[in-house]
Amino acid sequence: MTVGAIRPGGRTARVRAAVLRAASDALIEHGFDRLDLADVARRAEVGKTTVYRRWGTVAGLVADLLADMAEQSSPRADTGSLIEDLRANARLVQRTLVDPRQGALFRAVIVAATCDPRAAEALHRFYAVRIAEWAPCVDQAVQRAELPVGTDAAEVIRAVSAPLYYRLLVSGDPVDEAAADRAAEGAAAAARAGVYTPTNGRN
Amino acid sequence: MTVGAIRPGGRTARVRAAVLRAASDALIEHGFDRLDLADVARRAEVGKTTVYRRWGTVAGLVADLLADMAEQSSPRADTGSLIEDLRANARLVQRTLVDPRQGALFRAVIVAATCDPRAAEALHRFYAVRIAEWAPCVDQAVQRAELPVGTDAAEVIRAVSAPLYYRLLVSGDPVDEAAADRAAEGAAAAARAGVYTPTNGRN
DNA sequence: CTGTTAACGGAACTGTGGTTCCTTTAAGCT
DNA sequence: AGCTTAAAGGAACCACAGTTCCGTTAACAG
Repeated sequence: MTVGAIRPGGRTARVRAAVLRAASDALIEHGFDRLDLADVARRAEVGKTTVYRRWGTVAGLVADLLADMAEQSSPRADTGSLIEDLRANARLVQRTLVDPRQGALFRAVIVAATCDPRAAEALHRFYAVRIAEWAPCVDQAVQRAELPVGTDAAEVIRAVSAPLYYRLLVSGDPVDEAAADRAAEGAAAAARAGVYTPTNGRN
Repeated sequence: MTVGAIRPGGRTARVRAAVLRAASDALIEHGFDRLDLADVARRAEVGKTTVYRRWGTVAGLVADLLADMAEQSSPRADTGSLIEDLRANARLVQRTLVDPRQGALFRAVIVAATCDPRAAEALHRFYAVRIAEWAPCVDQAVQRAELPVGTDAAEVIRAVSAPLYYRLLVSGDPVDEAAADRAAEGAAAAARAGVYTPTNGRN
């Protein structure tokens, strides 16, 4: 066999899948801090040496988990109305964040990103993908003349999510459906006012 | 002396001050995760037993640090114009978050809040205080008829900060002055459109 | 099918974050 | 000023996350 060849087949892939699965379970249960790689190995029914060798640290493991999560995409809405599309997005984010499993997982990976550059890189890529997925809603609204030409689609999508993440991570206010709807309406109102066009600034 | 009396005077207060100072230095240098209470004790020139006894865990120490931080208030702007006031707030937040020391400290305490209920409680109280400090800007704008009657002042202030924290913690986009101005303008536009009044909902 | 070796796994080892125990210092009452 | 004891400090101790070592399994080339 060629020296130095990589062997991604069968066993290796199986181990990776089992470990990532176990890692997300453990993250959900204990959170990023109290995470023990030996515990992950036990859950995955894998030698702990393997986990330490392939991922090294908790942050490295989370980075890989995020790369994996970025691959599964969630379909965006297309209702023909900006506010409806944004509301759908806001409610999707809201439901994700309050879901016991998913919410805990997102909190954990965001924490990981603040601790490790690789995890941060993976997180930013993950959100770049998600934002790009929903941006067409905004572009279509521009085409329908609901929004001014030149509106930065990504910025509008970010504006929808921001208040929900702020509540989750910073202020501790409830992340409920009313908050989601307000986030969507706020982003839509600001976009209509031309806040997200390159040529804004004076009011 | 009365049995069970607390002694907050002299030495105890001096130790607390030294430890909190050392803790923020250490948080800024290493971040929440790689924080070692023995290291904090060394910096504070205090026995590590003392730190473990009084604060117990990293999260407990951060919670106390936050309680301390909540006491020093930052004065709000009062320019006579909503957008100017909100812009001042946004730029203050922006400058705080990009400041190497303060930014690192805020990231660290937010992380601590996701790991420990006491730290979370302290963080939420901290932001409640900050938001309440700036809410009068919005109330005044309502009185000047810049905004609809019934506008939720706290919600407007939150809407200003949210995009900045989202960038810092989640998307990784730059937290620059342009982002701050857009955050302020977005919040103002949404508020004018009546998004933050109890009787919103239809568009 | 066989041989090579990348990748996995178990067990023993180690370093350090955290605890315990006991002594010393000084806050605060009379 | 003197006495009591809350609170700080030092040092030995402990547990366990993370590492090292080496033997075992199985991916893949021929």
